[in-house]
Amino acid sequence: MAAPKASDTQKRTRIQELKEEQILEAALEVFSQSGFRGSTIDQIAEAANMSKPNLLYYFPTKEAVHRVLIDRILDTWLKPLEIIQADGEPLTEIRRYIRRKIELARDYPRESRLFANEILQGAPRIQEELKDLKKLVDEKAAIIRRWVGEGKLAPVDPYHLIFSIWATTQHYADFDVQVCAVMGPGSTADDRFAGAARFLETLYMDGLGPKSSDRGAAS
Amino acid sequence: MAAPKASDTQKRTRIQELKEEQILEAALEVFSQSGFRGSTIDQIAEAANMSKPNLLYYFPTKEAVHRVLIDRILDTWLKPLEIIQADGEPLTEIRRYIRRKIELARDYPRESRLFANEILQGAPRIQEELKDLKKLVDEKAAIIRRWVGEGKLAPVDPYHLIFSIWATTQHYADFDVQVCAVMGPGSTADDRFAGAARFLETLYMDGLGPKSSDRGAAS
DNA sequence: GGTAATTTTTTCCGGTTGGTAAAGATTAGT
DNA sequence: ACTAATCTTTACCAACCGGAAAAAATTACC
Repeated sequence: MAAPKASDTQKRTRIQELKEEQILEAALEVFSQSGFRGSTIDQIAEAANMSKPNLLYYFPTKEAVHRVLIDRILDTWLKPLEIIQADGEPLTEIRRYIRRKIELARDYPRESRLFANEILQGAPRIQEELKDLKKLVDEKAAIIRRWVGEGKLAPVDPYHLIFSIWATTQHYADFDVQVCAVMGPGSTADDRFAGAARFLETLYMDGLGPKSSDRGAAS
Repeated sequence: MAAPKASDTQKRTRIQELKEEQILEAALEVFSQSGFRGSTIDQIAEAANMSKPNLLYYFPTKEAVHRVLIDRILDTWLKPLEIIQADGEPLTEIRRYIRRKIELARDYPRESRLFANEILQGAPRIQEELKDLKKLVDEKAAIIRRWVGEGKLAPVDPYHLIFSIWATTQHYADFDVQVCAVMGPGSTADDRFAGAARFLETLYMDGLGPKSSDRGAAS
């Protein structure tokens, strides 16, 4: 056989499993720092401790490697949204979502940057996936809108609320070098993310709580 | 003369002025979409309606073009921070800053994306400029901290406050395709930015206002 | 209208890039 | 231990890339 394609019953070798993970790990490192076009197969291969043709034995093209990474990341990135449950306490649900997103930014900054790179450059390779994203967001936005209607939340647009949570949390992964440069060499990663969590909690809990005027009108 | 270098008294031709602007405009378009490494001189030259060697007659290298753009953008990007004045009303000053940043994201999205691309990929070409940024932010952070100390503002970390404003406003420029995909084809750019401004105003004004407990303790 | 300075085009080059071909080395199953 | 499948390496290529050289065309100045 010329290439390790997944046949009928998925008979993947132990070595295939190992090497493919090795490649994906290296590709994540390289892609997240240089973007798709800015990264070369050679760079990825070197980071994965193998030769370029050897890498191309496991993945047919550079784009194939990228696609697998994007698919995985989108999954990880969308899942936290499902935290938000209609039958929960609104502020508690939102607080949990923010915390989870901060954790993701802290623990998977490369994934965040890879995704950001893709979106920033027009998302040419993930048009289809964005539709799934819209579906999920629409769903959660409806829940938030209902909360607002019930006076359990300040009257805010649910889409912009979600965008602002994405933006503020991912900022610490995507713009890490800027954050570090501004906060100076004294700050550790733990400092930054703990500080961010504390700040965002204050901002959102106080900014989103139902206002006295609404409370009177809604009940 | 082999190249149009700025000599003693800056005798720049009318044509030089014109063509250089033409190149910079084209380069902004290309760089902002593909990043530095992902963009080619040919792409920029074509977008500027000239040949590659012709472009290289005005700028010695690809990096030289990029540097001019970065320098210009950093200037535009930093200036709004100076809006924040110590002798103003805290919430008013912050509201004005947010508005200005939203305007910038709306009117100069390419500049925002070019800058984001640079930071995202580790800011290899603007280490020096980040120091100026830190100095300016430190200055404004001190003002905000004083406001907090005087009980005029909820007790928040000034750095994270500034980061969150950057993140939320620039998000609409940098992640435009994602925002559009989620909000659907029905939303116009004006819708999105006006909606964002309204949301952020609510969030920050309610989230940052001095709390009753603080007001009592500070006076 | 002639001449010098400026601008543009054509041609080219060494290095890099994504990817192929095929031979060689290793492993797995018997 | 033999064989077939899998894995790795070496060598290679065509396209692309940033940039140089120099001729050709245009413009500005007197």
